[in-house]
Amino acid sequence: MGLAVDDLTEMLKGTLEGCVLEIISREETYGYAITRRLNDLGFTDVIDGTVYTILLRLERNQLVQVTKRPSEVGPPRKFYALTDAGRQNLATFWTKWRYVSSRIDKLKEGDA
Amino acid sequence: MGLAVDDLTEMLKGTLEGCVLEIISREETYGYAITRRLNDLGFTDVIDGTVYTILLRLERNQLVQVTKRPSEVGPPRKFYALTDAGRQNLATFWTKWRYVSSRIDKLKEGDA
DNA sequence: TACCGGTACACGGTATCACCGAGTACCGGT
DNA sequence: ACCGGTACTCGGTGATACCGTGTACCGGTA
Repeated sequence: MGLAVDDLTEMLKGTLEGCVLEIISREETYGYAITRRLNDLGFTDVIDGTVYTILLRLERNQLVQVTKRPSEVGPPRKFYALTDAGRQNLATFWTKWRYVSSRIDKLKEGDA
Repeated sequence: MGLAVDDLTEMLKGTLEGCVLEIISREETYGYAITRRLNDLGFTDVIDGTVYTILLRLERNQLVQVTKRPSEVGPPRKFYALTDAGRQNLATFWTKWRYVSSRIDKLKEGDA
């Protein structure tokens, strides 16, 4: 299960934001839940502060649209949904990911 | 061929150093050749200045051993070989890579 | 011999990113 | 009244790839 490799922070640079976009694309959701989702996915060390900085950046860059809604179990939540620019950005993220990961895998295989 | 997705720089953070280590592990080589190798692998925008900073960092962290040798076609070359610490570091790099890339792929697949 | 392009490395500064720490605030249960 | 869980904000840090410029070696050519 966990077994969690420690200190993935450098390797997550440039990809964590894309993961957050992907999560939002699936379903309108909010910061706290996104952090939990990432932790469940295996990124156990990703902390809420990191996710919120990403969300603020996404909002500033107009890749997401924000709707504040009250919660029954705590303070109000900010729900995020992708804008057209956000969907475009997510698409190019996956294109880049396919490109980079395939090249790295090829280097690992040795046949390159 | 290239088709090259532009501006992969953020996504390469945390992985480019590992790629350099892998290249060195295959064969004792030098900075200029490593840059060419990376370009051939598809990382067309990686420039020599970037590679040299990585090499200096590897040397400072004692992950590589350096041997200066004269060249017949230009100035002397600094040949790099992995130390034991370098081999160890490379192994954990690939472990991290397998871990991270599999989680991201799983997120993309949707079954997570 | 003077120049030029290819080879080869060094170094100061920049932007971006994930992370850290501390703070604010809402809510229910004991 | 307190405490733990929920939920978000913000200034600052460290690491990394990148950029620009500089230095220097070498062979070929006009």
